[in-house]
Amino acid sequence: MARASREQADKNREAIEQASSRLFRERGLNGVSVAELMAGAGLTHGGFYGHFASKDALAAQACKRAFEESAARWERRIERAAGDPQVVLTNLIEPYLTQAHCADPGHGCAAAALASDVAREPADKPVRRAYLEGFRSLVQDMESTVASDSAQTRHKEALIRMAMLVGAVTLARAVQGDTLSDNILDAVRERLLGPSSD
Amino acid sequence: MARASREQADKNREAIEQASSRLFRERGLNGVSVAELMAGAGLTHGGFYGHFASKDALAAQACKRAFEESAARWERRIERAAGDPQVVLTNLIEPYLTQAHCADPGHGCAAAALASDVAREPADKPVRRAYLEGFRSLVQDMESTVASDSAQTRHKEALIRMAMLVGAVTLARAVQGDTLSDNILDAVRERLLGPSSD
DNA sequence: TGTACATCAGTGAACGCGCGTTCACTGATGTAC
DNA sequence: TGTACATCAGTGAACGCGCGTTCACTGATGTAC
Repeated sequence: MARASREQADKNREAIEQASSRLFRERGLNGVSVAELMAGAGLTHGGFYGHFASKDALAAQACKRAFEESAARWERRIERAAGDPQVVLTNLIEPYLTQAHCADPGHGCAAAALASDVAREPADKPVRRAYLEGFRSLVQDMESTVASDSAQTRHKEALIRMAMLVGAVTLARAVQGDTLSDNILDAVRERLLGPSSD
Repeated sequence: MARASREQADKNREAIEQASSRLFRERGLNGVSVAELMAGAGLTHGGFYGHFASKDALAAQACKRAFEESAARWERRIERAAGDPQVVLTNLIEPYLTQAHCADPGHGCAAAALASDVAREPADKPVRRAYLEGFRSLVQDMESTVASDSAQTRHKEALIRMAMLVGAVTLARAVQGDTLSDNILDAVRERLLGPSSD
């Protein structure tokens, strides 16, 4: 299997980014090797540097994609709420604060999955900028869950909600398997949405 | 420098655990090598297995220590508040939600620093149990910031506050260097403590 | 208290292994005529 | 449309390196007499 067509090469690059966006979220930026990332796209490791300048460069691209995927999902849920901030909030938070989300970081919120890894990267690594920009757009989406005329109030409240969600999922994952994990998700959901009937 | 005295060996083990508790929080469980952990205690790597069965075993011990250190600091602050839940809350949260805390994870909250790493460890690794137990005692300390007669209310509120704190610091670290980082800390502090005068 | 020697904490070389990255090579793709 | 050949996407061996762990060795410590 030698040279692939230009079209196939584009699909391969696409596949590498997609697999990486999942694998980095699952195992961390330093928890997956280049060979594994390439295998995730059905390729061998040697071709990697034909697509990306370095693993760091791919990390940035994969981080960007992970946030785009998270944001797209949120925006679909926002649209479905037809402008009612309370319904938007429910649509965003109900699926977020679940064991299903905790158990599948590879397809979950990029802000929660990558925060610690990104925090440990030096300030000049490209993945940090990707995280910052991706996080900003999630915050912007979250602002639409806040019923207030003040942009500053919406922004501050959105940051608080992001902190609660990311903190809850991060902690719930760390104690997964114990009932404390469910307690955290339940307590935060109740705080954000009020007592639930189920 | 050959054989050390029994007393010195105990001090060395102590030093390895202390250095590890700091280095693991700073760089993650997989971000520091055994050689670096030993160097952090002023030793060479070869003697490691005289003290610990494996790097995993040390990780559990270092995690336990990191939580003990965090809990001891909290308990000093709780004592200083002389039983007033609002003062306890202020004493715990003011220093927590600062850039100084974000910039020095090695001496900061174990729950925030280790959550993501622990979440990625298999369920049977000893560090997971250490995290769970350490986190439980921080939650118990946090319960003393809640003014309520109901133990369940205190527990739930404590979990919510832990999620907010851990989420805020985790996110603030990931976007450190941008004003968003300060905004997150400020917004969560204001939510927990009310508008501040400074 | 002093001597003889066994113990064992710490050293540093070495183990097999996997990492990120490079490179000579392969052969289908794409192009010039 | 068909042929000749240059291009280049992907392969897999190899690079130097650092990892967790093992082990023969060193020599001060600790003990038996």
